[in-house]
Amino acid sequence: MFSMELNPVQKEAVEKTDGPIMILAGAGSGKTRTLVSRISYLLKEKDVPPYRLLALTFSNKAAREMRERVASLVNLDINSLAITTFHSFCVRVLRSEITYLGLSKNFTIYDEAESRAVIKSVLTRRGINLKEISPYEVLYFIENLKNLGHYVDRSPPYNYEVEEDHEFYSFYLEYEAELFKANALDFGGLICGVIQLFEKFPEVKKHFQERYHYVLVDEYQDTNRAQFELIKILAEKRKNICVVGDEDQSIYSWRGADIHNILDFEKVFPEVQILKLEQNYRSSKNIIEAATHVISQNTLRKGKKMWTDNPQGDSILMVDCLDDKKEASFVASELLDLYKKGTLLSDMAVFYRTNSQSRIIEDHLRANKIPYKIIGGTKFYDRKEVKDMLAYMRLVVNDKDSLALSRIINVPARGIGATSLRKLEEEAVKGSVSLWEIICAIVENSEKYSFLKISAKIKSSLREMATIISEIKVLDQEKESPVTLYEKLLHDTGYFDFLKAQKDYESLARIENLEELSSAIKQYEQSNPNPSLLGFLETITLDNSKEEEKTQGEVSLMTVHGAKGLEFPFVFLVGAEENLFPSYKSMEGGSKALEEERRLFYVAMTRAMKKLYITFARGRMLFGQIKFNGPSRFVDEIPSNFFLLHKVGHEESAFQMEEDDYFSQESPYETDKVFQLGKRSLCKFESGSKVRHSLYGEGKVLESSGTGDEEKVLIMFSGGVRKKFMASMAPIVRI
DNA sequence: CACCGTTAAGTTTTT
DNA sequence: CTTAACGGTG
Repeated sequence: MFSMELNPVQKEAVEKTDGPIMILAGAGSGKTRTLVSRISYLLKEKDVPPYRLLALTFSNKAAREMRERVASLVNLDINSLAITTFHSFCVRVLRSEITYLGLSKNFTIYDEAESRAVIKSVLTRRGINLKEISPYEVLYFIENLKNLGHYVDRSPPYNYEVEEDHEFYSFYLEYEAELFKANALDFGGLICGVIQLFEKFPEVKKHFQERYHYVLVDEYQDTNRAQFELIKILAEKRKNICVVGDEDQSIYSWRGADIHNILDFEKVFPEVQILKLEQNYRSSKNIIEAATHVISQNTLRKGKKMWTDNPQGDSILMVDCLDDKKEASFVASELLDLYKKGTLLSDMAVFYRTNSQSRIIEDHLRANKIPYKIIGGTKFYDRKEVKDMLAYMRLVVNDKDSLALSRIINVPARGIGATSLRKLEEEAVKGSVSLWEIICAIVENSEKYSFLKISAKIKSSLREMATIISEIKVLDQEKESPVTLYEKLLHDTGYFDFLKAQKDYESLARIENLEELSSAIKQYEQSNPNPSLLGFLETITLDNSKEEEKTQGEVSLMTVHGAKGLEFPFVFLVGAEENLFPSYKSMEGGSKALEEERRLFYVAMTRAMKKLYITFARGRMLFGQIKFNGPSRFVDEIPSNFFLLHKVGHEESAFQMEEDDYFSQESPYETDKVFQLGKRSLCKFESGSKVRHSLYGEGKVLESSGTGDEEKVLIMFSGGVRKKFMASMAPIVRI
């Protein structure tokens, strides 16, 4: 029954169950179907008990989808199946075993913002100005270590270099000590923690190695070194490891994903069988062939040759727009047109490189009354008021979490300002106890701490707060429902009244958000057999995706990153311009970064099933000024026989258009800026154009902004020298 | 200690 | 154009 819907290679991928196997699955090649079939094959045909299987994915979305599809194929309780994300798997391991590492089972998980806050406090404590050393850089350094699988005192040999004499390494050590004291782990620490557990305690390792007979990894191209180490250990004994990935879709290297995990898989598992799924079932020939041309410019590849039996299909429509507004209005009117011809709105999607591009598109969709939804970009749990309440909850669950406590110690205002907090923190450090413990000590025995010179008013504030938290801690231990605990916290701490007292519009919105948080907790309670505050907090840190509303009939808007794994009959890829896509940052990063941008472009193209639109704007409002970047280089990499060029907002080609003609047309815009623009001449040095400077010699324009006398250009000269000039003043000429 | 004005900088973001 | 973060003032 499995072979019926599978092609020969897919069938092989399903039935070669034993020994290491790497499946290189191109976009739209039926990857998920193959994986799901493989799992049900193992369960049904090979009689593998469900608990012997471990399938690891990256996103909760992918895990959910796979679980549902397996469940529909196999008549089994899916809860006994470990189809889960790397991080959730590690949390599960650690919740039962972490005492080996000296933490307790109620450990907190810090997200990136919290990690950054810890780093800031480490730096500040050392008297380092945050301008001298950016916390972001330190965070990046630490994350990198963790992406490699490093942990403090890991004993060699490990296959990476650690600069222990690096200035930042001492920050890392201190950061780790802080987290340890707070009984907390960050995202990377979850993975590294399990590696550490396995390496230091062979009996634990043995237990898990014997538990899982078959290990599967989805989206393998996005694994980092640490995750690879982890699966290597898990599969060491039986070597029944199956990884599925596509090196051409590796788009998270900036986050530690290591393409060498794919390129070097055979070195670690020499007996590996490599299968390539090259037939695409998703897109038209035109789209596949055009995308193939683009991706073939990359050098870091295993090399797959995608092909399809699908019809040739429509040409790609390349849309050359005068500016970003024209681009947005084109997209809106085309969507409307397609809709009128009977296309479902849910079959259409708009992709952009950066989130900031969504706004102008949204404006035009709203103006045309086109329903849309934005995928990703969830910032709900980033809101101040939500984070405050979460901090209260974290404190209840884990009172060692001094970061959470210091966040809310004066919210709402209790008269405990920075000075008092610093005193408390210093005292906590001195006695090497947590902030919470020192506060409890002061409340219980204030005479002993009279030398701290804490006013009676502050002491009574502390007492009041400590009492409330303690009460709720007891209720939590008595397994009171999370939503009850939340409501009690919200009101007893005075947070609700504090917001209520402010009558401004913003506070009203905040109260609404807190109500939404309450319903999120209720939702969690309903979908969990044993709900707890700890469980809720874990769920939202590891899975911040909002509940998918099942509303049909909306156009989807998302970043290209967000589009991975999805497909749509009609796709609009907007903003295909130099400096935007590829992003200006990637152009500094050399060919590696550029190749990743190309993969990203490739991912975007291969989402489209029937028709792909690629649009670019000649002028675009960026950072408050109009920039003129040329079309993306990736556009040039698509051979012209695959697309039709369509121009919007300017009748003739802007490439050769006379400057006067350019603005003599009836301008549909009312804004002053464009009017002013029209009075001056167009920029003379588009990005990409070659110039000669009387001093520096030949160079290439990287960036051009402003027009006429205001035109500024950034030029890269040979030898990598970059200079910025006023175009009208600098001795430069076009060549 | 809270508020306001100035300044600087500005990707992508599965967990 | 935005937003976040800092420094100064009341």
